[in-house]
Amino acid sequence: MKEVWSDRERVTWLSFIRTFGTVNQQLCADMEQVNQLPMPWYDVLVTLYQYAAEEGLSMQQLADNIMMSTSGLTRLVDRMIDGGLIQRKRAKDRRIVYVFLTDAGREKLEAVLPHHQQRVQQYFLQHLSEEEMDAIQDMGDRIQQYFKGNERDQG
Amino acid sequence: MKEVWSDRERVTWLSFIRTFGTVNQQLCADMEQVNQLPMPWYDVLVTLYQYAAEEGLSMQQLADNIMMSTSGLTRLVDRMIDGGLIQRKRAKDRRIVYVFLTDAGREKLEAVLPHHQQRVQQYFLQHLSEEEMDAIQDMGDRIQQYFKGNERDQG
DNA sequence: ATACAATACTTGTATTTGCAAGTATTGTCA
DNA sequence: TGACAATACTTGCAAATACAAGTATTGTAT
Repeated sequence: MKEVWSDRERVTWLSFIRTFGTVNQQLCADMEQVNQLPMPWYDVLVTLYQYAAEEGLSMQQLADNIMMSTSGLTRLVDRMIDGGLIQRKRAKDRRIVYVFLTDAGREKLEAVLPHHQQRVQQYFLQHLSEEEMDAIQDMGDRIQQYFKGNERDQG
Repeated sequence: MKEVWSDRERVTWLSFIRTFGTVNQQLCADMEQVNQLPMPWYDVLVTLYQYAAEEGLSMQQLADNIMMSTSGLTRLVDRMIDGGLIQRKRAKDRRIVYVFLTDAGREKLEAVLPHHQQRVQQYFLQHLSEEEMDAIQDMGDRIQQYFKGNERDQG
């Protein structure tokens, strides 16, 4: 089989996706079982919380943040409104819909956040030195920078 | 909001999941658009290829490898058999079903692999030094080790 | 000012996936 | 040996998601 990778590259990539997959799967299971909250709901809650001071986020901004299609997000937002956690509000530009947390949504997030952070520590952060954490940030920045630079090429 | 994380921890985690998400999303899109192959199909093909010399992999082993439920895998395998890429074969223990590549499956993988590896380099590996690659492996090993040690506690 | 393009979101539809229950086979213990 | 548990997989069903098309609103160019 013709390989374009070195051994080092192959193992690095496998380690990266395997680590993410394992940690993420466990976190999703915990979020569902312990907090009765699907991970995409949590993603919406934390993302909206960051913009709580302002008017909220548009569907498009929110979709970008949580890496979901806008159509998928429409239904997710529907369900979360039914659950009383968020609300819609049309902007002056009436094409745009802003989404923001309700009090119940904020409370739910506050109830869930410490436990989730603790799990992330347990499954991931605990195993890293401070230097390694900084290194992950550096690598992430470089890669995000690369995608930022290329995004006009394909959408 | 009561936080259990330090700033360093928060940023590290965000960087990690964001990096994975961005890279993975782009790889999935490429795999689909350029190679006409859904990423889960690719996952099955590469995983089975590693065990080509042997009798194949059982549904359970394959599901563990690609991090999918066995029921989800049953349908995925159905579709891939329809596509002519893999085959089923009952083991002596007739509860077990082994899955293995057909010639067409191997050819498809060979056709797709170089391009995929090139993309992974472009989106991810290219941005890392050799030291950083080794560091990712180390971290991954430690975390996998942690989960290995705890898997008897919860399944 | 009006036509047409662009933007932001929603809806129709199909696909993928997982959970729970079901089936078939093998292991175990009296 | 026979009953019951355990294992490995499949199926019924429901939920989540994405793509393409549709709707409403705003921007733009003549």
